[in-house]
Amino acid sequence: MEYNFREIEKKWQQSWKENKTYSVTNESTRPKCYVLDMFPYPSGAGLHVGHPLGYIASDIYSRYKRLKGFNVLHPMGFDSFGLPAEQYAIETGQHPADTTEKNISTFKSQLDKIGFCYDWDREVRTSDPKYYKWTQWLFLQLFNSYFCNTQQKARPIADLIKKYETSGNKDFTAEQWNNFSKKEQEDILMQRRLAFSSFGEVNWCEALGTVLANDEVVNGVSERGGFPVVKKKMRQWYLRITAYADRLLQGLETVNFSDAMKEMQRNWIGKSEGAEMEFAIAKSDDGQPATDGPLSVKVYTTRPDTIFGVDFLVLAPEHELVNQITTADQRASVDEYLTYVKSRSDRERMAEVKQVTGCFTGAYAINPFDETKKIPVWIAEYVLAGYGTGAIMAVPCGDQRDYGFARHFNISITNIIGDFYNGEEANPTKEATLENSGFLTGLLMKDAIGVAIDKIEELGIGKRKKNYRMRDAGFSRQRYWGEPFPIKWIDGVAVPLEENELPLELPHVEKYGPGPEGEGPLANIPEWTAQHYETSTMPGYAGSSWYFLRYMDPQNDATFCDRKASDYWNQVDVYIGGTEHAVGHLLYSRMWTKVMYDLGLIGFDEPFKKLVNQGMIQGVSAFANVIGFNFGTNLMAKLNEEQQVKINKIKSKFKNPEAINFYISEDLMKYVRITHNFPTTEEEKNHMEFQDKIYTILLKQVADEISKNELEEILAVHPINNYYKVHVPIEYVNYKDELDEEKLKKENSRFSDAEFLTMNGIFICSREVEKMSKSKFNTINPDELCDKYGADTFRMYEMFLGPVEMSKPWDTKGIEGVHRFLRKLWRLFFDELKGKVWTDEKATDAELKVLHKTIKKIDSDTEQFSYNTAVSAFMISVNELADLKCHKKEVLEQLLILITPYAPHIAEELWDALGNEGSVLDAAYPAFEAKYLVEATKEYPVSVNGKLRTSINIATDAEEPAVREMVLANEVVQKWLEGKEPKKIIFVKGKMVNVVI
RNA sequence: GCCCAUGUGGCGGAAUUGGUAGACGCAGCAGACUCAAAAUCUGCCGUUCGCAAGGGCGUGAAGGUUCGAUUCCUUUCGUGGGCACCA
Repeated sequence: MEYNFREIEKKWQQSWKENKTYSVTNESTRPKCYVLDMFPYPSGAGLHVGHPLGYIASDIYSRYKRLKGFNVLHPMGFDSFGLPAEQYAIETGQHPADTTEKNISTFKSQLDKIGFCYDWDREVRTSDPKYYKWTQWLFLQLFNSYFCNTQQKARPIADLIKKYETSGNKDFTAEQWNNFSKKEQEDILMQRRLAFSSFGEVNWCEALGTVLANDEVVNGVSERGGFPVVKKKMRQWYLRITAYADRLLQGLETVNFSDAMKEMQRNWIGKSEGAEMEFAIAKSDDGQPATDGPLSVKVYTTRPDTIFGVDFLVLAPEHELVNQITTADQRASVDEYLTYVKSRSDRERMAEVKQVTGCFTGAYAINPFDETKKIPVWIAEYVLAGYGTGAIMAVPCGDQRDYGFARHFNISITNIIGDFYNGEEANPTKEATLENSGFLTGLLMKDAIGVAIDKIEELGIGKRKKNYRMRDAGFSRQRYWGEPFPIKWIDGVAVPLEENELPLELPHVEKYGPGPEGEGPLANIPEWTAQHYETSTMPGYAGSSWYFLRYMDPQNDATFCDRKASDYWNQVDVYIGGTEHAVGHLLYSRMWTKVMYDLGLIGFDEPFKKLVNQGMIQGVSAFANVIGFNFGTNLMAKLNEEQQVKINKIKSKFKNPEAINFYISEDLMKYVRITHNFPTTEEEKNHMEFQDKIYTILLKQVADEISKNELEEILAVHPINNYYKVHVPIEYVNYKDELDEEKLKKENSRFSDAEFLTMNGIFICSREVEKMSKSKFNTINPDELCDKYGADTFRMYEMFLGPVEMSKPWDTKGIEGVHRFLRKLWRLFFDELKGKVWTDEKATDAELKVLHKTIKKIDSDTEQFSYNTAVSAFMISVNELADLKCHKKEVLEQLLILITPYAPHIAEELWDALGNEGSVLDAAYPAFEAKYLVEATKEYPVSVNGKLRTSINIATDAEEPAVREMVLANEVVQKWLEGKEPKKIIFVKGKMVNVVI
């Protein structure tokens, strides 16, 4: 009877489904454990082997915890709203709901093949009205709340209204408030709501017809599609995540995330502490006041200790004061500079970081601590309008950017740090003692910071201030396929829908194009606009910010998640996913959780107790070389139009690697790349001869093309000018990097007319490890591997590749080893010819030792997510049991329980074959007993001067004097001693012996 | 530029955290079984000197601490990721 994994896996997957083996209840006396995978977006491309890595890890952990007696929640669902489905809808006209449905079912069938233990009854989809009803409801909770700065938490906006009605605030009295119009009141409240609407500069992407979040813009272009992005003022919804900046930082101390992950979040929040202070603007040089009244510039600085080193101020070009302070003399230059800045796209401003530009405004400011010092005020694009106050005080001796600016524009530099400043570059130290610094002179800089701020506050010219790099999160998309906002706009006021009006369902549309003025597609529906509904929809992270709660109580129509359920399941114990969500999703869901906690909706304020980041599985791409040509044309003036068209056609054909259908085998490339100008040796001569031959072949096709067009006289071809590589689908390349040309040409239209130049008939591809993706033609489909080797083999092999958190390249060859291991395990129970070989005999000490060694190792490795070493331990265990010819049920049965999380199908089958009732998942996890591992003696390694020379068998309870005697008596040790006395003998009990000579 | 990872055989990776470097697997080589193949089993498998016994070298590189360093410290190089005129 052989290991028929296909039958076994089908059978048990069926059985699990029918018996609802993975169904989880919210009532249990067992301790709870919540294991969650990051919400997948059901893309049309399906799974490749990189995707299930994290799912397998979480599945192993879930099954392990269940065996250990926990009530384990391990759900799966789909983040099914999103841009790609809509993009696809625009391209193909199919409704996103239909394509999403189709994608999800493909996705689910792929997952089921791998044998995951999800409770599918708890599946959620963000695009399901039953789900997004509660996303809308939670949005309204955010809308109806504000952040109370005194209590540092969210409170109902009604509390704030009551306060305004009875005591007003610093800007208005209660009476004034009560006399404000409805619109005026709402505008004021809007400034405090956690979900609020405002006009703001947003990243507008014409091509996508939508506004993008900061983290969706990469280098000035959209992350998806790479389309240009420009600033545009629009009405947008935002989440006031900045209010939670401090708590998001503090919360990091309480969660078990990797340091790298925490650091990324800290960077993103970008907290800095410093001071805001005013610099008065002086009258200008020519005696003319630059302005009519007293003006001042507010700057933000983290280094108020350097106040006496300020040599100039810089305002952002967009700063509102620029116009007022510019003197008549400088007006023209400033205007010119402003025009220049406007002409520069964000992209350019980012690309040319090193270039120093700026313009003097003509105005001077006065240093509040040294009124004799006139400080020129400049504008420069390196100061950003959106950060801090949009103005800085420049200290060239301490800040490299300021230093560069001062040098470039010949501004004199004040040194306040003595020898720490060498005159050639700025020194940003905080350890220097201040000089030339008035009341701060003699203080250590880091101590002076606090002193300076105190003084600034005392004089009333500024105040201590925290600053954050993080901005409020843009929360609307001018898109169709997302949650509609439960908001109506009436007379310019955002009016929330009542709870009983939810869900506000997404209407059906025929077209997905943008509406007028960059509005979303919903603006094209008369029935929608007639109701004055908001026309934008929520972004992808709306639904995914709280989904982990819905799994706890997925069917509930009365509330988003019953408090009893969320109190029971509480935080996610282990959250597994990639680092790509480090700052987006994780920060948003942490914020939502804190708001829900503040409002008393749930009982915890961090969603994820522990985070495990899975590494990427990379693909090994294959490439074919392509070479481009340079052309020279003569007599261009004499050419007629027809000839010019022909020439351009040929030029573009042989310059564009996509168009050249002529590929060169890797082993030929050295002849193309390396040229010996004066070949001397025989080898070099042969090389050049060979190069000539290749050139002849390469140039022939170009020459043919030229003569076909009768351009011989006109067009000259220069040899090779450019090397390109083109991806070749990896299924046509074998492990020796040889390409199956024939098959490729037959099956892939892109290569049907291709020509392959080879050395001796075999085309060799080059290889490179890169991200696994469809576009790189290097994906491996898990379905095929499951078909060929079985899900159990596939699961164990993915884990065997290396630590879960590490990225590593995929190599299909190695899977054989794991498959052999499972067959070897099978043979401990069944022989191909004899059938059943397991027995009820009593296990020997040696066999029990193997078992308990394995129990110990597997238990600790599984708990620590060290799955690669656990798989090794199983292999060692099975190897040893096979060597011992152990077929005893007493041992094997325990081993089966251990392996259940890793290879659930074979474990169930053999468990069943041994005559057990019920699922192996309900068995008791084996208990480790140390007594089986106790040894009487140990083979001690013996080193001389730290170098291993021999080993001696010594009783484990032997003490130093006895060991010393044995070691000195050893002949190998004696040989190294050469009759001398050892200086020292180091004995570490249970470890080793070292003799020092 | 700054921050965080990471570097070990032909390859993926182990090493109980300062104590026998290379477990386990892949690939490779040799052999057994077989008419043959597959499957399975046995042995070898970092490098170098040596017939062997045995020795030298070896965890990106160079130093240091230590009886002893893949592990700790300093400097440096490569790779990957994150952030970036952030005041």
